[in-house]
Amino acid sequence: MAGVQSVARVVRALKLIAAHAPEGMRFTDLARELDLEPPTAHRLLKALASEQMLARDAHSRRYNLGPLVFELGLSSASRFGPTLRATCAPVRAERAASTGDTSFLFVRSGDDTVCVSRVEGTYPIQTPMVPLGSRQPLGVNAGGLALLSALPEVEMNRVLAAIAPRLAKHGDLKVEELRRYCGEAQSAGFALIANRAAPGVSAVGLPITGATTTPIAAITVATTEARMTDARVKEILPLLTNAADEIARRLAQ
Amino acid sequence: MAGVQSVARVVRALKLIAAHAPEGMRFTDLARELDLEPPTAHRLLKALASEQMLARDAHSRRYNLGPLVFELGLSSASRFGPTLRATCAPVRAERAASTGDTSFLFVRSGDDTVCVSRVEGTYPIQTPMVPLGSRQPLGVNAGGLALLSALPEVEMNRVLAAIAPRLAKHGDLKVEELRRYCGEAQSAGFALIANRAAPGVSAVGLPITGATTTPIAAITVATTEARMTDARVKEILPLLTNAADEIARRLAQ
DNA sequence: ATACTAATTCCGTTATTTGGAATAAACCGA
DNA sequence: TCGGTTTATTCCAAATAACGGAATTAGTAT
Repeated sequence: MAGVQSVARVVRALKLIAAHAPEGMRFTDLARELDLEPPTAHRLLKALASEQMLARDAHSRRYNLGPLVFELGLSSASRFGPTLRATCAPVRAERAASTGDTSFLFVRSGDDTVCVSRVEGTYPIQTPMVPLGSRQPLGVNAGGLALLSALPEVEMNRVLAAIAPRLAKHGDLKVEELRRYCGEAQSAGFALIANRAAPGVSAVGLPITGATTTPIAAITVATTEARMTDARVKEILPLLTNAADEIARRLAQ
Repeated sequence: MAGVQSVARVVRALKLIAAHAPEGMRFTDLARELDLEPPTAHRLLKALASEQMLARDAHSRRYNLGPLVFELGLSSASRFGPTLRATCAPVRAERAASTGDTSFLFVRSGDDTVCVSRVEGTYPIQTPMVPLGSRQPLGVNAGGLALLSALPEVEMNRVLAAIAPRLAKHGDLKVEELRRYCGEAQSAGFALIANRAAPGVSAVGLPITGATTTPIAAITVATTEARMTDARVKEILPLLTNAADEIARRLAQ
């Protein structure tokens, strides 16, 4: 083959750095993880940084994804964002129609979740607490909990610390309580939480991951706490798994 | 220098393809525009596609940005999305406080605009027509018009055709009328439109572009139609320009 | 069917990248 | 503030990954 080496390395570097966002990565660790000699890694990273594909913090000297990645992402979002929503919609619509549950799609934005799509159930109990575009700290809704628990340990802790002051406004959730929920979500493989900000509402959430190990979105189904029995969770989970797999599949090719 | 050539070429290719999203680019045009010999361009693009940085349409054989760009974009959005909002906020808050006007920040999603931020004015006339996260076809609000008129000609026409059927629901705007507004926006350098979906509301919008030529967002200030005099437009424009420049500056470094 | 353009592969040559070693800069504990 | 240590950066001869002219194949329009 040909033309390939550099491209493969660029992509590996970007994925690796993305997986460590936003605290970033030090040069030496990057070189080691990429399995490149320091000079080689250095030239590569410098070139990427000079093209704004990476940004290097002036003080910590850590590498992070750069503004160009963000811009290119917005360009491709015109294409994939609607796909993301469209792919989930049928699964979620079916659930909404058959059970009246409401389904949400979240993406992460800093230390928050943003609701990018909502499929309303017909059932009278709705959760107007999570309107489109609304932001909540990661962890207070099932989508945020799914995202949070799928993050690397250090990043999870950083987020927990960062959102701590805001948790009081969201059902007075305590950091330690949230950390415990994260642990439960990690071992269960899905996030289940009784929304403290919206009493009486409970939701199941699943993270959606693409080629990078970083979760990119989360899909959830919410219903009243009373109806969220173990049996119902077992009903909902396959649907979420399907949707998540379908998205991963579509993104992968 | 060293390690640079491939990286520079990768970045040029990605920017070029982003600028032609979503209709994509043919191989030969890409090779020509990148000023690369066909075999060289071919290997580069094939490598990028195999890494999911590009996607090639099976039928048209055109290259577009791939799913990995979208994913990496979402990772960096955690970082830059809040920056985008935060950077605009002061300018917009000032405007809201001093005049009561409401200010919006939009990004593009397919053929729609999505409102990602809103700074409410104190003035009683608000426009609840554009809630956070809401989607409207490109062109029906000032932000969408700014984005639409900043797109390449062919893409603008494609969007106009795509959204035509939906325009009836948005104040019965006609495609030809919208096309004319686009022309006016292009020659004026900013978008000014009396929102047809929200009668009595008028807004000024400016596209925000980064390193790529593709507009990535749009910032607007809305007020009542009666108050949107030429004098007021001249007052608002510098604020928008400032905000747009500030964002471009922050993204550029 | 035919001619044309676009896309892809081949392979000897060469320019780009490589990496060991040296250097410089930051960091840290006293 | 200062040595000692880790981390980051630069140099340059050697190696090899990428290059591109030419040939080939696929696709498309006439």
